[in-house]
Amino acid sequence: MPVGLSEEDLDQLDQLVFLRRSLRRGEHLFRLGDRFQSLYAVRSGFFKTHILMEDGREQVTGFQMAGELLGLDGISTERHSCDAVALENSEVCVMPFDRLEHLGRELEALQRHLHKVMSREIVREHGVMMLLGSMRAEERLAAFLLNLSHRLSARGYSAHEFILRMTREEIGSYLGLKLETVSRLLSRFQEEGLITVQQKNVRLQDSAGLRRIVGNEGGAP
Amino acid sequence: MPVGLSEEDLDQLDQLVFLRRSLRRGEHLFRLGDRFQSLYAVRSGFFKTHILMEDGREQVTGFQMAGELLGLDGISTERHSCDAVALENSEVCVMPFDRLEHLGRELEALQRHLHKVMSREIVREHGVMMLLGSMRAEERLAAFLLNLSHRLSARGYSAHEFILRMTREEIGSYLGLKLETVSRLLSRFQEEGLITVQQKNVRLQDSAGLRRIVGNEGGAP
DNA sequence: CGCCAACTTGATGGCTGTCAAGTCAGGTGG
DNA sequence: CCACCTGACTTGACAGCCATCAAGTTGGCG
Repeated sequence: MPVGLSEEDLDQLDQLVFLRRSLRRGEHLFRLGDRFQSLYAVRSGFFKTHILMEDGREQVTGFQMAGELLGLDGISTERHSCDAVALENSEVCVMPFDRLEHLGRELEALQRHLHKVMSREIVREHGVMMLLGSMRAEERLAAFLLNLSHRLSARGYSAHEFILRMTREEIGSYLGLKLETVSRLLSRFQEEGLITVQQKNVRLQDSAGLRRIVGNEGGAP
Repeated sequence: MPVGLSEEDLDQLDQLVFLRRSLRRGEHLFRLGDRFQSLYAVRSGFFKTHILMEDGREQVTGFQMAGELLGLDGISTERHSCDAVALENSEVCVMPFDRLEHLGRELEALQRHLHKVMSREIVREHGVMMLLGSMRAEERLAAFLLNLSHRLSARGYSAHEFILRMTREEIGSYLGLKLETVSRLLSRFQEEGLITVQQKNVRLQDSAGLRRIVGNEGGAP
């Protein structure tokens, strides 16, 4: 997974990440307030992270698929500040963080990799802020579909046909929209020939059209 | 600044962060695409970071004051992914990142501190996502004012009276609102006796009232 | 087979954006 | 020192996007 490591380094890594954990659909990997001990690398499956307000409102902060990391939120206070839930049966690598830090002091490449991963998460969240703060509903959804497509194809899956592991409500929460709006927009995208959607199955028919939606809306005439 | 370091450690740190840089109001600390080399600790003054879409729309991603860090976005690709601008005459510590990493390999406390700072930024952004995705306009502004108040008082300034270093438009961009909405809400908060506002000067008259606004709006009866 | 959660679709309303006009404050130059 | 000028702000009127409320419909699972 991390690049730039020698054979010997990798041996040490293997030894580090031996522990695995399987989760059933709906199961929590960690909860708000749980003591932070490990980062988790998704090996298979699909997760969401979310936070809750006292009054019950929920904000999904991310969806994580194979190869992505969970738990970075916990480092700062040594307690997790959000919930992580498996959206399907999944498996993760459990990577005890004190051991990661310890090893990072010896392996420059590992240290650097960890820093880059954390920074990438910060940059990703900047993108979400742009999405939530400056885009209209249809732009948000188009950007979301394109992002899923991109990440799936980077993992060897089809870029044009995939399954939405999350509900309309979870998509809506992530995008700052209500589930009805998500549903309506998916229907409209289909009417316009941009996608085909049937329940959780989505097929991007015209990704260029979706990209046009994302860039072309607050803009100059 | 970092806690948990010995005297000797601090000597090494002093040696590391010797370089300072002054910026005039309006000046860029770095721009999108600039090669990443250093993190910056704000010593005095006030900054904003923001990203731009091709069509010109802007999203402010954060405001940084004394003691806060800038530049974490650049680690992942070794290029900055946003712009940082001084909102008043300011001074920063320039901390070359390769030296930070190098020293982090020797000083466990420094390494840990860096990790916590990055994690804290991730958690902060989760909060902003909640703000943008799930809160109504008046909740966002109330939360924003309370957050400023909190951070200023942590730095020894008054928690109840302060100056907004940014324009209404920048506040709006950060909160996903238009400047007119920000202006209207500030006026309304004043009518309701929650704050006093005169141009850039704000006085929180009833922080409890503001807190009530933040928590009590989508909620159950 | 039946139930229930997830989803779709329609009707309506309100929050916030948009457009517009005016006010205010601070800086600049005569 | 004052008048002007400009950017920042305020306030009003109106509109549109998306939320809300309300029925249905579908599909999966026990």
